[in-house]
Amino acid sequence: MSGEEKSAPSNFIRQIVDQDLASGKHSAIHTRFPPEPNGYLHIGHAKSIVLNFGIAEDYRGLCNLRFDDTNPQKENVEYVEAIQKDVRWLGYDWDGRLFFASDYFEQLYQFAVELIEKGKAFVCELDYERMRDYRGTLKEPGKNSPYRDRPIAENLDLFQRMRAGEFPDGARVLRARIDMASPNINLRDPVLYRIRHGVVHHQTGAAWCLYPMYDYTHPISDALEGITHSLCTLEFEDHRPFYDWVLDNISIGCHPRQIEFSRLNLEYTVMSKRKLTQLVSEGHVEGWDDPRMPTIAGLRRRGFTPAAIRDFCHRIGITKAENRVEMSVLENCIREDLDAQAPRRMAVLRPLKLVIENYPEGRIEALEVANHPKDEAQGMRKVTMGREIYIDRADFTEVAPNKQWKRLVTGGEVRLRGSYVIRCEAVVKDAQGEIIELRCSYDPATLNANPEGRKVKGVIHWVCAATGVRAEVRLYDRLFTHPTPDAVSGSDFTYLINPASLEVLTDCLVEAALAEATPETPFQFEREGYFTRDPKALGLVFNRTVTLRDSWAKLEQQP
RNA sequence: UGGGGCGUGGCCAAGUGGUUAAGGCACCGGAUUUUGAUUCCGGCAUUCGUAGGUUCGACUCCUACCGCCCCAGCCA
Repeated sequence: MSGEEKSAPSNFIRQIVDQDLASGKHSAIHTRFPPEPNGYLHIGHAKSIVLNFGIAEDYRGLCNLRFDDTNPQKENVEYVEAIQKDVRWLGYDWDGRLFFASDYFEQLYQFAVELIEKGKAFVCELDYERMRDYRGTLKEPGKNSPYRDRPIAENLDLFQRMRAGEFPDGARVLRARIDMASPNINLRDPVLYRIRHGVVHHQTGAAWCLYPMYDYTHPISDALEGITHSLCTLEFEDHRPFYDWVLDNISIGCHPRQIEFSRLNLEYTVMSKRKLTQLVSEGHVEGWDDPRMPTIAGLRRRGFTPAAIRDFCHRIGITKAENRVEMSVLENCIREDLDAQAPRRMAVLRPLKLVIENYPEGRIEALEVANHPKDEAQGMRKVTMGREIYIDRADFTEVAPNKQWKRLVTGGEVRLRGSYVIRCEAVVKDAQGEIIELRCSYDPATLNANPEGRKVKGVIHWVCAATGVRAEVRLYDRLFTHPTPDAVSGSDFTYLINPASLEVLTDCLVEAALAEATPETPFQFEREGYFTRDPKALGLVFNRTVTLRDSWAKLEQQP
């Protein structure tokens, strides 16, 4: 791999952990990663995973994986399984501490009974509309529900009958009894339980028709698991008073501290689960693991490594500031990792036939070429050379466009990577005037040696016609044409999808050594970028993970 | 004057009263190079949203103002 993994930089949450350890508030740290199984994990989740599991790792603490499965209407097992797979792939292990909020349904119910007994919760019969009206607005206080002062015994009876299934969906709800005039809307008697008949929960089946709300479930789940630091994103900051209220009003001997940090936003992609789901369901992409998706599964299929993703999560930091990270940061992470480890190979994406006229007919040479320019341990491989080879169309032009051009040109010389120096003697065109073949000569004295009396600047890659293998190559570009597609409200953001986000090249020619490539093994196709074999396609198909940095492309833009 | 947050270079982000205001990405030079890659050197905020104030000294403390984000699901 790419050597030692850099340690995670500190951040304000780690500083709080340091203080809690130093003050003796805690002697051990326990975090948790709590996804809702209603979609695949994305790079934003990776930020949270690396934070939570990373802290546990560095402080020799524990991190649980817990599914926040309180809304059976949106959740399913496919996601439960995919999420576990992705967390493992990222390099983390919950050591058997896999939990579901639904594991706690009975306890949650009993705590609700306790709240009722203490006069801290009541059964409300207001319908959706009226409940909204009673809630007030951001600037005006709400009004007490007419059911708010129901006798405890009646609440107890009603709540038990809600569980027993005596009421239809929406007819009754259990609410906390806090303060309808609170300036914090989350404290205006929030709903604790709602009724949902006829849905089969992926974990509890049909055992319940009563489901707890996230705000009520989360603090209790955390406390039950002995979590010390409950890390979540900024939008839950307003909910923290309620998180604390729940734990302060039930008999539970643990009170985790909730700390909020900002979500990750990445340029040219979307991160909201709703939008990602829409991309999949409407067929804008091939699926959750489409290599253009910012999902863990997509990045994996694209050829990203867990180490690069972890590195990225470290580089972007943890703060409370809104942010929108540039793609180049992610790209730099994967390039850095792959440059160090990926064996080099040659692949011609847009083939142009080239015949070396003074090269003996029928002769095939096996040349030894280094697998890596700096890592000798990667050894050498055999690459065959013959009279007919293919080079990339972009590496030849009849007349050099400028003095900086260092590829092949009519009458000019260029080095074939790991092979000889050749000179273009003539160009063959078809009836339409399109170049279909190059006639060249080679200098036999230039194998592993520089030519005498002249210097050849350019080096291009090539593939032997006799042994090269056909392959399909998929080139990916950013999924959106706009840096902040998330800023577009509603569901019409799809018009910002980049029509050129996927380019499929079906006539590529790759060196023979690539025929047995396996998925998730990275290769650098010299002068092109990093590629890995697609795990789903039937034939020999490669996905481009990322291009090489290309300072020539920048020069070309200029006059 | 509803409540809760945030504002350090193009993008992230250190900094927690005494420093020349870290680092990464990006960008701009230049060297090396059988990948226009990598690597290597060098450059890149007299200034920390703005304006005042406290202090011998402020990005760090105080005040006011400005800007941006979140909250009125029986979603999470």
